[in-house]
Amino acid sequence: MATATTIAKLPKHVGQTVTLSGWLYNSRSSGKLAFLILRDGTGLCQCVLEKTDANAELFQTAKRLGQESSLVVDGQVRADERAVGGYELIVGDLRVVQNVEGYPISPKAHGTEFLMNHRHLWFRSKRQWAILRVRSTLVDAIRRFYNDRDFVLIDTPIFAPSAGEGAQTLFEADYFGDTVYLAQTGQLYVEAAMMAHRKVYCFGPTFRAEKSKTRRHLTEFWMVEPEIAYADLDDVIELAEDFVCEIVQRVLRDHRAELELLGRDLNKLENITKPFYRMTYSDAVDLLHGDRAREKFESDLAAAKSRVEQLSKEINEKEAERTAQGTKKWKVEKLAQEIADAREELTDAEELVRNIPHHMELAANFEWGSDLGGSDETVIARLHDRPVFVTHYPAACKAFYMKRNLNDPRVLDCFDLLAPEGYGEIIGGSQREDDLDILLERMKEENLDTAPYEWYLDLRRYGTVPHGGYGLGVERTLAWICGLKHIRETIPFARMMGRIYP
RNA sequence: UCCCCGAUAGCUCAAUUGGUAGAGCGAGCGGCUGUUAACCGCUAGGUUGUAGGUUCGAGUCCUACUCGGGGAGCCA
Repeated sequence: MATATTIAKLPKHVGQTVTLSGWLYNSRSSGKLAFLILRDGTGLCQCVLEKTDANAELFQTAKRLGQESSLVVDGQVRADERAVGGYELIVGDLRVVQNVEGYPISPKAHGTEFLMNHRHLWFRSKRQWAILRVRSTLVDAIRRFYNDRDFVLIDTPIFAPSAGEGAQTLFEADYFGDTVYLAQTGQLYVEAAMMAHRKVYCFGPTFRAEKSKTRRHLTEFWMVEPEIAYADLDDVIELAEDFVCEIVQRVLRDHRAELELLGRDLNKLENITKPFYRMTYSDAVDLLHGDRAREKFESDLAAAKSRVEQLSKEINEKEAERTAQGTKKWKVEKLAQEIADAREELTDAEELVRNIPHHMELAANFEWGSDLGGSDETVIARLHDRPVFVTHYPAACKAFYMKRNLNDPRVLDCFDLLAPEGYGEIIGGSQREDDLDILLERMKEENLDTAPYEWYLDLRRYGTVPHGGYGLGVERTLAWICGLKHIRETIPFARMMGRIYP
């Protein structure tokens, strides 16, 4: 009697007869042998069917199964180096739940528009499967970090009567005739809860109507926001440092296989340990004006230029070989794919060559007082091999609730955490302004009507204490951990400017 | 809001200075006893994003629009 099991558990069943249920990922066959690659959600397994007099009909059925046909397979488990994952199933019997015709996503290359339009099917593919498994663990690691430290989970509302931060980027909704907004942060609410529970966090989706079409932006993304009472800026930064180390190490521990499948350089993640680098905003400005930044830009530019040259040469050579007389068909196809990959890389390199001089100019002419741009963050992060905390930004570039520094009133007790390798800002946080009068002054400067914030001001009236917290964007963090080029692959169904289907 | 790039078969792409729209994959059929995005042969598959314009002739040049990709600003 065959035992039902899953592909992940096959090593425990070598020599036994088991039943697997799943979907046909790919298949190959010859006159007497068929290889069915079965996908069951836990992994891939090669199922081998040999044609005999007794199973001629079954063999014929198996050969004609379309990609993603749903199947239940009985067979004997055998270790074999030639098979994906090292184990295979010698098929005894096979039941077809549905024979599929015309599955749109073939094992060959597709463009992003096509794949995003078929996102509901795309995430059956290996890479997407790996990413979403890592996401699941990342979310678990986040929850565990706070739960293990006695933080209380507070779910904050998604319908908000007023802006949490910048008012220009709110999605509006009709609420029985009133205009309300989709939350862009849970932070103000979490501050109220912090006064009741001391250490709290919220974790949920947030919405930003930013008209940004870039590889770093979603209109709906997940954010975790801890908030702690009786804490100053250093306490908050230390918490953030421990937090990032722990979630990265947890993913590294549980998902080496997935990260390797994604082509991630694991050394870079193993290097994510305490202490991270810290610099003030003013230090960052000096860095941008200095030789190190300029040299980094120059070496990046030189590298991009030589890459462009090298790729162009490579493409020409491969193109010549591809179109030459007598090149084998499979070789032609392989070359075509390599050429396509090289062209994509070439486009990126050419873009760098165009942009770097502009970025150099931005950095060299950067004026104290404005917020760091994407290219500024990139060069700062790329000059360091671990994440960098940039602290004490000028008041004008940050939110009204951040605490004014007592020694230098021009700046705030706040920080951003920049991820390495150019992944940009993954955390923004601060000590909060606990003085009612200064807070009111800040709101006046920002032209904020106090009426919708009366409840928030009450927190300063009744038992105010030094406190602080931060917000971490899950998708940007995941993109960094997985080494992904684009944030759209980090969330099951990406919501971005110009994309709402499926 | 602004700048750059793109749209050709179901998919990924070719098509020389403007001159008969092709290939691979996928699909269908046949072959092959260990394949690894298998391979080999045959078949079907097209109003070149939309609307105008230039021209003897437009996939190719021009204009507008639509959709998509990347970036700036803004941000996690």
